[in-house]
Amino acid sequence: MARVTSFDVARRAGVSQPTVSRALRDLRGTSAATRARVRAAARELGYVPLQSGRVLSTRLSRRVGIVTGELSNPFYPGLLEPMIAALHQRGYLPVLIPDDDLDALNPEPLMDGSLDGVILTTAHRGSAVPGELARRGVPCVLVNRETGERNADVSVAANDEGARQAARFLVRLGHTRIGFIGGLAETTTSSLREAAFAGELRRLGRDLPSRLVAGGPYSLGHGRAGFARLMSGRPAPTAIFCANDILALGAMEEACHRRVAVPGEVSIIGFDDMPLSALTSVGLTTISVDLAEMGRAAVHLLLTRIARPGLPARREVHATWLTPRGTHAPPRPGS
Amino acid sequence: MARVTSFDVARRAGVSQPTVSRALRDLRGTSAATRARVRAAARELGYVPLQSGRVLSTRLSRRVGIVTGELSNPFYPGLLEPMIAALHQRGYLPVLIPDDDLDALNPEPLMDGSLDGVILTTAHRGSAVPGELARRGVPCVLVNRETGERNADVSVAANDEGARQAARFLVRLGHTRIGFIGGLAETTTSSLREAAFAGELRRLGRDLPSRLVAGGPYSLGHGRAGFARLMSGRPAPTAIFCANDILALGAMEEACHRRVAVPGEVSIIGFDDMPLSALTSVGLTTISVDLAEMGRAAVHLLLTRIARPGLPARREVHATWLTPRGTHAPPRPGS
DNA sequence: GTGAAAGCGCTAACAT
DNA sequence: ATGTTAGCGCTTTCAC
Repeated sequence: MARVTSFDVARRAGVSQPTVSRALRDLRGTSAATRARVRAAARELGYVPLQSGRVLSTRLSRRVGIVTGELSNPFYPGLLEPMIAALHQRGYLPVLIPDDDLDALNPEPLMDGSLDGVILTTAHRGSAVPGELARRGVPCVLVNRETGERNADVSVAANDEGARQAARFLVRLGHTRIGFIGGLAETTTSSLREAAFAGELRRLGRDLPSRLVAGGPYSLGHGRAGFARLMSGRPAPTAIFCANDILALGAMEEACHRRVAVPGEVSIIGFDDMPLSALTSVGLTTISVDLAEMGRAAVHLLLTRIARPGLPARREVHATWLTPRGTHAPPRPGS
Repeated sequence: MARVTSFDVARRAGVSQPTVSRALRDLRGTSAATRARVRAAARELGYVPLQSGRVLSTRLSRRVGIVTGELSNPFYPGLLEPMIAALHQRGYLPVLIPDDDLDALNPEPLMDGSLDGVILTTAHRGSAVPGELARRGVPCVLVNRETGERNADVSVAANDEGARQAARFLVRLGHTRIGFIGGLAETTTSSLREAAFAGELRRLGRDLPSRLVAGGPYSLGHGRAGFARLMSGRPAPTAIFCANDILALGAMEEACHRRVAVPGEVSIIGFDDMPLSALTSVGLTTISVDLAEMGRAAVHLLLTRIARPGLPARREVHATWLTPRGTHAPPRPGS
């Protein structure tokens, strides 16, 4: 069961081996007749070119690495699906490199020549990987989170404006005791959202005291814990803005667990509008971003960078808007 | 910015190129001293071995293909996450090959030597791919769905027993007009579940008339459509068993849309217990399978097959159980 | 323990 | 339009 090589096809078609290579790729400089004979021979033998041979010689793999958080966080499937579809459509296959934000990411697979480029979804302040990839000439795009440096291609949400929209919305509803549950402090999705949220509250004559701020890694569990902490202070907040939908979902879980009515006793607002949040049974009021667009933009940035490595770095910032669903209300009178 | 090769490292360390290869892989037959010198030189130069060179020579890529449905169907993240984690832990990276059940899957990337093995999550009756991979000696495992043939490694749920558990549960609750929303007819997850469900109902003195059976591809939309069709018949069913949780979620969406109370007017039961279904805001009563275990088992089957290709085919069937949550109730009196 | 030489299967450059 | 030759970077065999 030895592998069928282009030599086998060549022998069968009565041509030389490079002719097989040319014919199957439809390069000009092969007659229609030979092309047909080669194709026939290849089909008969079930010939499939070996990818490693091709990559070794061309340095092109048509694979793109996607460094991603755990898929059990439904944000990632929501972001990845459009990227995968866009890549697939352009003839690229995604290689998933798991990164849990805790263990250091092993960058070797990103630089071993097996990928034409890399999309990072889990960057944060101080990430060494983007710089290292740049130094080695591996095309790289940051999506959703960035490092703070301004020298990479990024596709991100308007984190500051989104957070301000949340602040204005809650204040307009009449809330005064407003809390915040953040994510990992090193991520731009958490720090930018928190800073802009606090700033806008201040501008509107409210404040965000530290006893009403919780945070931790982005997970259901930390959403629960944050909610528990915030709600056990006295007086408790009447509204909570969460740095993303996962945290908001965790907060809702904990609210349900503690029999705190949402939005009766406390309003909860998320950020991202991942697909799950729109289910009627979830119905999370949130700051929306077009995640599909953000993902596709990242793919597009990467593919153009692969094609023209010299281009200056580009930033795509995606607009946000408030999507009111079922988890907000004015504060209960007298609370 | 030419690439650093093992020759560069060799020159710097004052040894021959193969010695570099041996030293970095800690092969016996290299002195500790040389090993140290080589390692130092490699680090200084930032040497990373080129994967295509290595693969060409060893035919081992440490990549595994996962043919998967769209990640926007939350079942797939639930199944993939444990597989990805298990693979990563064993030093393998997953390459995702999207398959939407409609367009024919292009099998070339599965057979171009770039993958040590393949896990198929979207097989169905008549799938040509597993046979083709077998013929070419590419290790392959089916997970969740199978083809019907008995000659491949598979990791699946106890579809028949699970469906019987659902039937017994609904009958015990007192339901008599019971409906079924199936998935793609060609999939074992739909056909086996439907057959066992109908059989068990019959055994218990109920029947499953075709006007109470709907079906289509596995999607939220088809769950909604199925629910709409079933509930517009007169008299309407008081309980519906869905071939999986996505369909059940779709049914719940449509129920909400039509202001049909769940479980007040109609009970809804799913199958799979994907992580999402356990959220309190969803609270779907369902037939559970340990998806994480099913995924890990698939990885384990694949890795042992890669190690010992000669082994006879194995089947791992994962137990199911009923997980009562919030979407079931006895039929309303007089309905 | 280490070096020299060969070979994995492909594409690219150069002849003709 | 096609054949010949070389080379991509690694691992492996065989000498010594």
